[in-house]
Amino acid sequence: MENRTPAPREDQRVRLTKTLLQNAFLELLTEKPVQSVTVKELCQRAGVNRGTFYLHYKDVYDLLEKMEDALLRDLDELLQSNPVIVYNTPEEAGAGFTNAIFGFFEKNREMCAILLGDNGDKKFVAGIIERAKEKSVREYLAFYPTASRQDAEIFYYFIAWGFIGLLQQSLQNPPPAPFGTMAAAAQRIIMEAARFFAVTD
Amino acid sequence: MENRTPAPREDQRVRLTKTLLQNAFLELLTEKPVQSVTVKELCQRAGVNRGTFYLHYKDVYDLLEKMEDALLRDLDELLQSNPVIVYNTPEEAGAGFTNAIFGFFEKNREMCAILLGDNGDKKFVAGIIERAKEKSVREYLAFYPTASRQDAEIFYYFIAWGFIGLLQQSLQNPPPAPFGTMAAAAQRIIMEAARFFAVTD
DNA sequence: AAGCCAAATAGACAGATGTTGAGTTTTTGG
DNA sequence: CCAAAAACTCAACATCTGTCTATTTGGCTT
Repeated sequence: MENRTPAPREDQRVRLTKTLLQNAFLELLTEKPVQSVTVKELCQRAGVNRGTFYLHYKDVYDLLEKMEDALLRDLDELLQSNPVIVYNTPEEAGAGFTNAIFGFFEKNREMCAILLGDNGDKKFVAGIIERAKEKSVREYLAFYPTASRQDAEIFYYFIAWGFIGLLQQSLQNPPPAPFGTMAAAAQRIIMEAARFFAVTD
Repeated sequence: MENRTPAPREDQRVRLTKTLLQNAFLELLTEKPVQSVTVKELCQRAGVNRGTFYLHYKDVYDLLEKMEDALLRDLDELLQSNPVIVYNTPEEAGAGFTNAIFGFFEKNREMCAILLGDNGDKKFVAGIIERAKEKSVREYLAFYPTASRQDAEIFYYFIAWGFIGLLQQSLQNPPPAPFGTMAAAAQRIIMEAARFFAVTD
């Protein structure tokens, strides 16, 4: 996906070290919140020297951030290949997108459940929302040309946060309803809200 | 609100120490994320012995949690004295509630901006949402008796997160729109969505 | 006003952090 | 295939943490 000629490709040792650390980190995060994960135990579990950790990451939060960034990059691709159009008639509509997005989170469930859970990282949530913003607002304005940009943004934030909220709930144990039900509900709420938010303007 | 007879009232020194620490903490939180606030600098800034800190709090996160709890208790009172009814006709409606809630966050702006910001605490958000849940769902079901409880919950989560999202945006610098505008928008979205979410069931 | 007792201080401790420098192993490229 | 570069290990270090003890201060009670 990147430029492959000048991509020196990371040293094989580096890749191994990083994945060892990331796997150990994931394990630990399922057991305790980030703030009580210690570099020492992380390295012990990964079988990596403590000094090596600091060769790649500033601290535990830096590691977390780098893992989030990787996820967000994947999400970017998903956003580029799918129209975000959820503002549409129920039949066609953004059902495709909604499903794609729910699918993405289901595929990366382990990490996403952690990042979106109670001990999760709001910066990750904010990252998701900001990434989808421009495209969504533009599509909304195209669909409802009389709406103002400010209104479109306000509406977007409301919907985006609501969407994330449902996602988060559906990653919990136990979820209030199966994945599909939640996605469908989200889809419906968004479309109804969009229509009337724009119309009553 | 509690039993007032056996409330021994905290020692004056304790109260002083705690407010000193909390104020210093707030200062620090405007400068850096929680995870890089050190107990040492916190105590230096507060002019309190480091040992004294540990007399009252387990660590920095414990202090944060206690401050959140205080806020959530205030919020509880607000919830009890206002009907959450946002599912209603535009005129009467929960405009009162919406304004009350936006007002609450504006009054505690400093702390809330931190807790809801990017370096904020998702547990705080979850706390808010869980506290308002039962009452909201019950009111929703009363208003739309044909809806199922599951639907009501799904709808609630979507709306609650959307609401919080808007709140958070309006606490940012600069907010996308003035407080009043956001509150009104939230109000409108919720009512339209509620009506059609329930009806098309 | 005196005395009691809880709270604050000061200092010491082991353990974790983050940094550094010296030495060893592995990968890469000429 | 060998040498240079880069990654890893190991050990040492100053700093912060969280806990403890002995001591002083200051606020409640009677």
